[in-house]
Amino acid sequence: MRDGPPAPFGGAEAVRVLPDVAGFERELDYAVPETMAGGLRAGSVVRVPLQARRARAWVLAYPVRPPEGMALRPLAGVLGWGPEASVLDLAGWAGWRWAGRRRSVLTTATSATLVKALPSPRLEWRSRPPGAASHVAGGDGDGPWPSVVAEALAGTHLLRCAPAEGATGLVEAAARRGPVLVVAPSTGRAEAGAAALRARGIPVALVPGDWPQARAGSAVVIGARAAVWAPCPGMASVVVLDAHDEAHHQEQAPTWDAPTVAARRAADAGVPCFWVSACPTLELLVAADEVHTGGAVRERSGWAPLDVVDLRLEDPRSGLFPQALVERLHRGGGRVVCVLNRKGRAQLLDCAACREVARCEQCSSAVALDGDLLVCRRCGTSRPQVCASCGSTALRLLKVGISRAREQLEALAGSDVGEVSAGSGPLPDAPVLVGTEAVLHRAGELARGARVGAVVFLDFDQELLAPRYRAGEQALALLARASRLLGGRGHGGRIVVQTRMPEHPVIMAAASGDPARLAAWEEPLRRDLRLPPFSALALLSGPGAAELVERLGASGAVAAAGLPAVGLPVAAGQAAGLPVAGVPGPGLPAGAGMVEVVAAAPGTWLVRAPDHAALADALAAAGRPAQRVRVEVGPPRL
DNA sequence: CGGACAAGCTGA
DNA sequence: CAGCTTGTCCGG
Repeated sequence: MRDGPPAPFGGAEAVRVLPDVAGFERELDYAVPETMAGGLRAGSVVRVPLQARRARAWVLAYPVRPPEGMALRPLAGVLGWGPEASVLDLAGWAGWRWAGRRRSVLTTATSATLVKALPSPRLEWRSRPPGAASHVAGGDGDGPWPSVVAEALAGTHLLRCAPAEGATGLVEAAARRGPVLVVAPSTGRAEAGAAALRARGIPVALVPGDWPQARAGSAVVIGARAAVWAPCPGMASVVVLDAHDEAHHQEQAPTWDAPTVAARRAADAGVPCFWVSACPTLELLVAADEVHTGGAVRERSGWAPLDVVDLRLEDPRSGLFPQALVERLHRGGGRVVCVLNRKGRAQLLDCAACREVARCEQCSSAVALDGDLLVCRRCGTSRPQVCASCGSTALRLLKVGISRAREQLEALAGSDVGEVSAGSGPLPDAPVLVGTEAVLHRAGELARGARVGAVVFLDFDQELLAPRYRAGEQALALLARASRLLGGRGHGGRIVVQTRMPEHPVIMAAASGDPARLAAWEEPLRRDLRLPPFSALALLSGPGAAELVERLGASGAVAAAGLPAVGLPVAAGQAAGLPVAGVPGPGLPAGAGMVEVVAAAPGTWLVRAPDHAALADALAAAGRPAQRVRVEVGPPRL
């Protein structure tokens, strides 16, 4: 990093570090022995003496002016390469934005294994002659995206692609601008993306495995959401694939999401960020600087044709298996994949040893698993995960919904029906498959088997009516996923949606291949209810949550009380009648930019601010209580 | 976090 | 009061 030999600060060089010690957030300075000065730069991973022990630490700055009159202890060693200097700043920003610890983000940004030396950079590749086998994986070509990407200025660009459209050509165009960081929604998609790019001859570092290559320099750095923190020297653009996908949200606090981090990282670097999505959420649409569409005809062709089965018109006795479904099962034309979401249904457990159903000891209703406790949904009593009748600790989840559906489908179809779980077991080789939406996550395996002719959502209302404010967007994302599995229009496959709400905007949007129809419907609702993107939310829970709520109140006068928990579908009914406090956001006139705290459930509070800056400032000003508290900024499921 | 050190408890 | 536990403080 350092070129010349100017010995700053009169020869005595110091380094500022952040020790990787839980519960310790202070920056410390150390003296640098001459033998260690060579490999030291901002981001380096070092060992430092800390009281009587040694700890791993990140170099935040080097060299720094040593504090006056303080005898610095010397570094214990230089361990290897760490994040880029720009990512250190990004981690600091993320700590503020998601009210979490910088350390946790820096861990994500650092290779899991020590990196002592780097390979050579791999930035160049031989362009294929135009037209000659350039679309190895693209199929119908790359459309308008390469030119949009090539010409884009700095800023956040939302590229509304069709669901079945590949992104390889788009990423290749981005790579021609210079090194590109690509964030995929899953490791599977990252691996597939890496393979497709390598097939075009482009050097790719697939992180976390190729972290040293990424740190050294690569035309493309690609990985799942954590890749948004990966090194990418000379980064000229950032691409987030399926930016709407919930998998881009980190579940542990700080609950950062890759699209937001990517946009910030690109802005810091002064380069464009591309959010690629077939069904952008309202939050993405509002946050983007520019929205590009690939043309209505092209976009529509990527959505598979949709057959709506209006369950209101079917024989009520046939339930989720109406005559139309029976006909579909007998029609042939490829495998049929049935999706039945069990979410929201009563969970049932039985004992693996004696087969007794786990019930509440107080009221004898069925209990559900919450963490490692059995909790009664009716009376709230909880007990350890032990069978009440035989004492065994091995309890099993009863897959009532799917198992029964499988039996019924088998009877109706007169053929083999395979059950697919989220687990890693082999995909059953049956003409009809049934499972939760996890089936759609196994698109790669499905593609390798016989052609899929139809994806049937047995109970789509379960998705549409889910008690979450993002339910509609998530339901549309499922239809987009199904469209991708089927290869869009013109591949013969169809989506079947069984519903009692055939006019729902989600269904209209997917049927017309125009996701904007859903956004247009959602926007006024969100605005009226002051839900994101028209506010910023954080969920506080854990033993220290109550104290944090008090501290939020103490950081500014309580200006209003009795604010209603308008329309927030948190643990239905529990919001009403619970204490509510309004606190003016720091730097905002009282009343205008209120930070409100609403009790959402026993022991859980919802904080709402006009925007994320006000929310983050309020949480930062409140500080941390002594006891543990979980702060979930922008909770993905609410 | 984890060690150092101090204050508090116990038993003879 | 030695020997041990429990609590608080602090790190360059």
